[in-house]
Amino acid sequence: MAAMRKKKAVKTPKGDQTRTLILNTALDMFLERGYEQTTMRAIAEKAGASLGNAYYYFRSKEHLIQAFYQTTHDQHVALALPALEKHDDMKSRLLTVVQLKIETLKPYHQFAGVLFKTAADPQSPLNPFADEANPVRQASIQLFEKVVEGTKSRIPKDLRAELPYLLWVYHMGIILFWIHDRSPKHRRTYRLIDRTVEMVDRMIQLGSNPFMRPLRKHALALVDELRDAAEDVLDADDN
Amino acid sequence: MAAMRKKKAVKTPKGDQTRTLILNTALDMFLERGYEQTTMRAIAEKAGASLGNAYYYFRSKEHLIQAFYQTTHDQHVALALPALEKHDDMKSRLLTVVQLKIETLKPYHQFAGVLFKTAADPQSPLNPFADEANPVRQASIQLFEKVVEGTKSRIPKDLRAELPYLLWVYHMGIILFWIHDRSPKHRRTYRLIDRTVEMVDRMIQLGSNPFMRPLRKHALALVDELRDAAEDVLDADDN
DNA sequence: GCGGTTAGTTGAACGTGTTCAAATTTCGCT
DNA sequence: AGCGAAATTTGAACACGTTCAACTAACCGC
Repeated sequence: MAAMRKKKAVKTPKGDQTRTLILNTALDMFLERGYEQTTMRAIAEKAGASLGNAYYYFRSKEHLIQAFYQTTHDQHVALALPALEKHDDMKSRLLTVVQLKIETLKPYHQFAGVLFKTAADPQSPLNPFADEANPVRQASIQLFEKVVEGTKSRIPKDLRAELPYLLWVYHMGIILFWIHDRSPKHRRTYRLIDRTVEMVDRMIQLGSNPFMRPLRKHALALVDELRDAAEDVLDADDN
Repeated sequence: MAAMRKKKAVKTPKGDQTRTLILNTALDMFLERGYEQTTMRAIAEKAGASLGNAYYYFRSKEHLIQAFYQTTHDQHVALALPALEKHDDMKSRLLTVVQLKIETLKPYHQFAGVLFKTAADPQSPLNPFADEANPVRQASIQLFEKVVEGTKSRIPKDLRAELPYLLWVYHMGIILFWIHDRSPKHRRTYRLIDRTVEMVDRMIQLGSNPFMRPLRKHALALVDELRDAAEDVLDADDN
């Protein structure tokens, strides 16, 4: 409910059709020529619409990227959910989900740099860190909730609560690496995933030890604070 | 030597003067009106040069930012070096340097977002992570070498060698937080610095323990790999 | 079906970063 | 001083993202 926000309200079947057409055309062209090389004029023309019409549905060229997030996220979920059923331990569940994410993004590697650039801009409405209400982000974190839920190992409540967010941030880090990774078949990224998933798993075990309670509390408080700070950014415009 | 690279070679006193004038004018205007609001035309006009002339000295508007890095870095060093003389333990040395960095950047908080945005773009020539040869980055890491050098505590060689780079990355993280931080007087950032410096210090102690050797080796190898991957990005254009 | 309101569509115009061929100035040398 | 080459300077032109006032089509209540 609260998840849907600024999404341009389409009020007419015809309008919906136009919107979809423009969007698909744009994504096709991004894939084919890259983001920078694809002009709004070209998108409009190929979609059989006018330039202004494209801007009626998408506030800016960047906003088209939001739709891209959504599309690839849906694909990712479609692959990940069935795959998760085969695993019940944290390590292999996390490994599965992260590997499949990269798998999903693979075709877009060439212009992924742009995505990250806009995502990292604190001012951008697309920054997934800054926008708590961003539906794609919420859905994305939900997937990691599922990863955690299906785990049998004993994890303290406080850590368990924060874990989906932490794993989501971790997977964003992997994506960042992948964007930079020029190795053949992204081997480096896969190796990194293997290693770091292992480490993450161990750290969760370690952090679940009763011994670690004070340190864990401390660290989780810090994480909370970081999260708050990131999310305050957009509020500044609401005054 | 190898540190100076693409820097536009100025071959004439007159040229040098023009270059400096344009640069200073640009930085002034960035401070006054922000980066986006300052147009190349406005810079050129105020500097008494032509538009094309500005582009003769600076390949793009973004390249003017490189000069900004340089300027603030110089200021930072000027503050940090004397201050470091008063401390000989890791914790207070690191605290000093990082606090002073934020101090130095303070006047530019309003448009710092732009800086980070361009810095985070893997394609950008300004990405400090991707460009090993970037003189500003080298100088910046050197400062953290000094932080480590002046420490009396015993740190294993392998860790000591990697530490300046790690601390530099840590301080980039702090800057990232600060950019997002809208709290009055950046209190949140200073609190974060207090806490994390403490943690970093403890982790260095922990990691220096002979017990930790295997884990440390493992982690350092990972760091090395991450670093390599980041720096390979620019090479791809050299073919 | 009609009139009015809302949704959708158009393309010209604007501002901006960037490029470039041509003009001008400075330099190094005799 | 004078000359050719190199460095610097110019501003018009281009391409692109974005805006907007005007126009047209669809919808809704009667």
